[in-house]
Amino acid sequence: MTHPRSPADPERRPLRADAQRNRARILAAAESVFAEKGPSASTEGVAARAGVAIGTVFRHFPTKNDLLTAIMKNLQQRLTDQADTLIADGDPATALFTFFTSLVERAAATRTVVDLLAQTGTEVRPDEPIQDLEQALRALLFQAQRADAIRPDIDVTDVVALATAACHGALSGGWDEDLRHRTLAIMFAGMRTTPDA
Amino acid sequence: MTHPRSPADPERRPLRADAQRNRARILAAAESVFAEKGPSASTEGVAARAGVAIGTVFRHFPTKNDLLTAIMKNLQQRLTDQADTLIADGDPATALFTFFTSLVERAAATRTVVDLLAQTGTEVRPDEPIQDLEQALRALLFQAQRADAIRPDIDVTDVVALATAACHGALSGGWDEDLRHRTLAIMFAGMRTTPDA
Amino acid sequence: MTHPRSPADPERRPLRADAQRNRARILAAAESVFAEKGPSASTEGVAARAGVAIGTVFRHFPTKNDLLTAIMKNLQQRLTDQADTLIADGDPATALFTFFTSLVERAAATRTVVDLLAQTGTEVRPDEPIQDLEQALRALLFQAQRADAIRPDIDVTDVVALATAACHGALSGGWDEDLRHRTLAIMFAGMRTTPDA
Amino acid sequence: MTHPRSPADPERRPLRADAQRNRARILAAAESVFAEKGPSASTEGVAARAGVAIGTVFRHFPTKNDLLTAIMKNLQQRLTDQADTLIADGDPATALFTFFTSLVERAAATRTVVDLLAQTGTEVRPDEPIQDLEQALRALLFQAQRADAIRPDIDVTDVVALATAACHGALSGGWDEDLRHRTLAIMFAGMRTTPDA
DNA sequence: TATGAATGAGGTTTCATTCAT
DNA sequence: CATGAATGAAACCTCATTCAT
Repeated sequence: MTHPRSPADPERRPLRADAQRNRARILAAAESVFAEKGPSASTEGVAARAGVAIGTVFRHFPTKNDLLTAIMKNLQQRLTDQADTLIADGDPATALFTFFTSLVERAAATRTVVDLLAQTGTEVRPDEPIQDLEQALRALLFQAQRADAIRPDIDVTDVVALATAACHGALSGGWDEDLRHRTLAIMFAGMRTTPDA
Repeated sequence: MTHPRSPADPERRPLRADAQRNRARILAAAESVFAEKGPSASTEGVAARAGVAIGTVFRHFPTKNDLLTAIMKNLQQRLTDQADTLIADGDPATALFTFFTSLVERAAATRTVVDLLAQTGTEVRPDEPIQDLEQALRALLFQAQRADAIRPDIDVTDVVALATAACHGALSGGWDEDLRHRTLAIMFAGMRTTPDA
Repeated sequence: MTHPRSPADPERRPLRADAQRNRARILAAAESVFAEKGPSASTEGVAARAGVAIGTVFRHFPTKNDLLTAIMKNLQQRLTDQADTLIADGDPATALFTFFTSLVERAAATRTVVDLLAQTGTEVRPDEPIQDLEQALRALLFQAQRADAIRPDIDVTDVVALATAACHGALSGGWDEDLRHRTLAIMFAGMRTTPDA
Repeated sequence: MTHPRSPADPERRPLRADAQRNRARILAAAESVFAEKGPSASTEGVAARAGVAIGTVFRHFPTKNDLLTAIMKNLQQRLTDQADTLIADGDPATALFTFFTSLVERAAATRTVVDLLAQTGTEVRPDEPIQDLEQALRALLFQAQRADAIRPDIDVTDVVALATAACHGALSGGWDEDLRHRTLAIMFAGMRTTPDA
């Protein structure tokens, strides 16, 4: 199908090899910096950790917001990849819980997951929406409901909401591993068809 | 000998009526400003909304952090008051859920509830700890467990964690009323002794 | 109203006893505060140490500058009194040195002496000039020169200059007692008619 | 081993030519501004006189204190250079007096000399100590004492103290050239081995 | 008169963004 | 393309001074 080039089509310019490398280093640096200090961390700090000059950051990401968005796109890719693997290979009944748990674990390490989830199906703060993750969750949920492991009246938006909440909580509350397990156990119990018994 | 109030006696000076009024206006303005724009909103903005000069804000709250802390103390008071009422008057079996729900509803309106919860039982960012809220939740939980409405293996910290998560989620995700109900329903189902039936 | 109040007529109003007392306390507090922290110390700090409200300070001294000037007038009075005593009672040959030394000792304790000296016979920073101190020094110098203890070609302005310098030095350099003695000894040696021998 | 300069190596980066130029302009502007208005003059004023934006000043000197320190380092360099020249080329018996005089002359123009001297052998206000100047004075003094021009019981600290005092005095008292000569003459007379004769 | 709350200009510092090298 | 210096709008906070109580 040859649809006309949509106006918001950022890619399409084969970056030089070193530029490509810089882009990746900046992205990685930004992810770790923002994970540590939150999104109000300075762009200079990102440049420093990436080992490039501040100008280079702004050449790749004209705005701080662009940088944040790119981090999320990047992370989202990794997450949906993981979801796809689970759909293909995992136990249908528990794949959703596995993915959900790993999402929250990651949030404990990376503040960005949270923002990513918060944007699914909502108006955005960073300039561009992101929806694929919801698709992945929908698939996992559907699978689990088919396997009769999760109550049929539960919706993807419910799952997204719970995941968002859990991620935020894990992050801001400084949950330790034990508390994370206990909290998710309660959520999962609430989602299951059968009582714990 | 009852010497006159020693000159260096910082606490407990009954503020003048107009100052009292201004303090309240500033607190209210700050609560709404921070609720809208998050804690990185400018103190100048708070002063503007309160209709006072910037110096007045800093006279009442020498540091931005002091202002944030004061907002939380203030909110906490209102919350524990509500909890006390529920403990005295509400249905033992459902009082916790009622309080929990109202907590999250409020979070949808005021970003600050979230920060408040996030601090229960944790090191603080704003300079002073806040723990009474946890006490209130503990009492409600105990009551509900006595009434056999909530699983006995659930702990206050679990409840705090879930509440924190739900508040954060409600806030960042822009949950509407319906989604809020559905999400909390799942959490409550996970906490109850009996399955939904 | 009878006569129009002449514009530059500061005194002439028999202060109420308590007002008088406050004025004195403020002056004392100001002297010690400015001695400790320099003239950029805050007026609030002065009020606090005096145990009065800030408004009271400004009622007595409409401007910070007025306060500084008043401190100096006050100090000057005490200094010239001391000089008068020395002229009457001291050894003519050494009275100047005694007074000079005590000036510098005081400077080591009170930053204000220095500013006071710096203004003798100069354009002022604090709004009003002060000249009596120079008179006192002139008398002591004259006496010493009559006693043939000090070289006749030395002038009051030289003495003022040396005293200013020594005070400033004693203050800023953090001279200890030993260094103060040694330094003044050199200055005095330079002023004497006979060599040390 | 000549590994490539590690990325995190703060000192010693040869500034770009234009930055170098700006740094110099800022330093010059700062020196003149602080000389005129004292160290409480505003950094904005410095930026204005240097013809740069405020941010540029803070890029070069992250703190006002850093700026003050830099001015002093800079001045100190010029002073010790002059002292070195005098040690090499001047008349041993009078080089100290020449240097001392020029110090005070400069103080009459630049308030900073005074602060610089005041720090020799003392705890500092600006963040880093400065001691080379004392070395220079020590050398000059030693030379003069060898030439039997200055009393042997005089110490560098005495000389520093006198110089500090004279500089402070020259500055604060608004000494004219004549008074400066007369005052220094007295100090020198006090230091010399032989009476004026 | 005394009090102390309010004012608001001004100071230092940070940081996203631009642009000369 | 990369670099990093320059920009300048805010942000936070201080303090002399005014004025209602």
